[in-house]
Formats: sequence, C-alpha cells, structure tokens
Amino acid sequence: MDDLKKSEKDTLSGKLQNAGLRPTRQRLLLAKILFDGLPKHVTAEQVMTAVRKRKGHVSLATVYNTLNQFTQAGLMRCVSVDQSCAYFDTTLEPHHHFFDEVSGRLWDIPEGDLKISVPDAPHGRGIARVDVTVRLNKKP
Amino acid sequence: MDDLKKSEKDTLSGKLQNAGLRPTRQRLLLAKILFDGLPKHVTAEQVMTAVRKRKGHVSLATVYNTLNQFTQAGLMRCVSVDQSCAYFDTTLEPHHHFFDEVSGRLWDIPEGDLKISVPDAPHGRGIARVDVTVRLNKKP
DNA sequence: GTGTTTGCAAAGTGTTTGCAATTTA
DNA sequence: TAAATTGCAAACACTTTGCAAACAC
Repeated sequence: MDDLKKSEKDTLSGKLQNAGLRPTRQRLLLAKILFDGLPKHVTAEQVMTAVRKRKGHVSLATVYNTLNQFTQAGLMRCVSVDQSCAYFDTTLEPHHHFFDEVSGRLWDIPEGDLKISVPDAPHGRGIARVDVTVRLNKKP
Repeated sequence: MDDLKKSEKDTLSGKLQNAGLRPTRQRLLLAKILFDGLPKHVTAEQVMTAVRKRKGHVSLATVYNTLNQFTQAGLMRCVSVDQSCAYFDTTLEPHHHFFDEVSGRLWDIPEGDLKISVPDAPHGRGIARVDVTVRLNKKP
C-alpha cells in the first residue's frame, strides 16, 4: 500500500508523479491515450496515430522514450511477438523456453516440467502453436 | 571445397533435398553447424561466428536467407524474445495473449481461460514473469 | 534559476533486397 | 544450359542518441 492522497492516485498527473515522472504536456497526452481504463496493445506508430487524431503533437522520439519510461516505471509492460525472429531454434518438437534476462540466453524447458492448457482458438482460426517463455532475472 | 565428412554430407544433403533445398556448400556448412543433434538457439550473428570459427565463409545476407529458408522449410523454428519490444501493453496484471499471425493483432486471453504450471527457476534465478502467446493462423 | 524534458536530425541495429556473377542439376 | 543460389552493397524499418531550445518545479 501507499500513503498518497486519493486525488494524487486518481489523476494522471499523480500517476506519473508516483512513478517519478514529471507530468509534462507530452507525457500527460500519452498517458491519457494509453490509460483510459481499456486494455491496449500498441506500437509506437499506433500511438503516433492516436496523438495526431487528437490534433496533438509529440515527436516520434519522445513517443519511444516515453513508452520506455512508462514501461521502466512499471506503468505498462511490453510483449514481443515476432517481427524478425531474433532466435532460431533447432528443436522442432513442441517445447518451451527459459529466457535469462540477465545473460540474454535462451534454453529449453524439459518436456514434462511445464503443463499448460489453452483455450480454443476463436472462430475461423486454428492454433498455430503455443509459445511459453519463462523469463528469469536475478534471485530476489 | 569439401570440408564435410562424406557420411555427414550425405545425411545433411538428404535433409536439405527433402526440404526442397539444393545442398549448396553454404547450406551444408550451416546445416552442419545447426543440426549436430544438440538443441540450439542461435542468432544470425552467432551463426556467423560459428562459420568463421570453422574458417568457412558465408555472407551475412546468406546466413539470414538460409535461416529463414530452413525455418520456412520446417527444419527449424524461431523464437522471439525481446529485442526492442514491438507491442506495449497497458495491462499489468499477469495475463496472456492471443496473437493473430494473419492480421498481426494481439489481444488478451481472458483470465481463467488458460492454466499453466511452470517449473522452478534455476538456482540463483527468480521468475520475472511467464509469457504465453497462443499463435493463431487460418483455420486448417 | 536549475535540472529535466523535448524535438529534430543524425546515427545505429538488425534484417532484407536488387542484381550481376557463380554454382547446381 | 537453364534455373537456383550467392555475395555485395545499398535499402530498409524501427529505435536510440546528441544537443540546443523549451519547460517544470
């Protein structure tokens, strides 16, 4: 828990300040776009588009910097899906991975060490595959 | 220009031919490096390093092309871990994703629709988080 | 005021591509 | 010989950075 006043917690300004970020015009606009209560998955370019739609202006570099700052501050997180695949894996059988955030190393989780049951694919779609990555950091 | 043992060459040759790929010098060398029976997770640059270590030569562009061809041919697969995170996600609570390979869209899997149990972190490491991506394609 | 943040353009990264030369079947 | 493959360098998309001007406190 924290000992901040309600108003501080409830405004975007307060949210930024809580995170140690000055509530600048740009950050407030981005926060308004991002934290409207609905879950979002956005790319930097999509954020730019949203900014333009509101007739605002934030430079692309600032969008990138701000998204990274928000992420670092724990206000959001990031998901890597594909783009150009960073790691090529010689094992074909379905299997999952440990990823060591410290060393950048990736290795297999032994078969049977992980159990998962996934929902059905939406209508008209099939499951291509299921990727599980257990991300490791230094022991807390 | 033959630095591969005959038996290896024949096996790898066949593997490439089965996949509809001509067994060229470059592909054979890369196949030898990649398919030695041990599971591997490599980046293009690591493959380049392995090539140099064997005093071979394959251009970087060919390494990329070949890795993509091998992947496309089903000889290997690729795993995306991070790099610069492509999607920023405003939801902080642990949750997982559907990723539609057709549209490139990403959305949340409703809480409770997915069950997973993961192994303990290796000694000295903690679990930072678990990422599950259910990748969708066109219905088969 | 003082330290922080922004915007711009330039630099950087990792990957793909166009095309002539080479190699394979 | 015809078609596939390679290497190079240039193009590429996306992201980060350096620094002067603008801003928040």
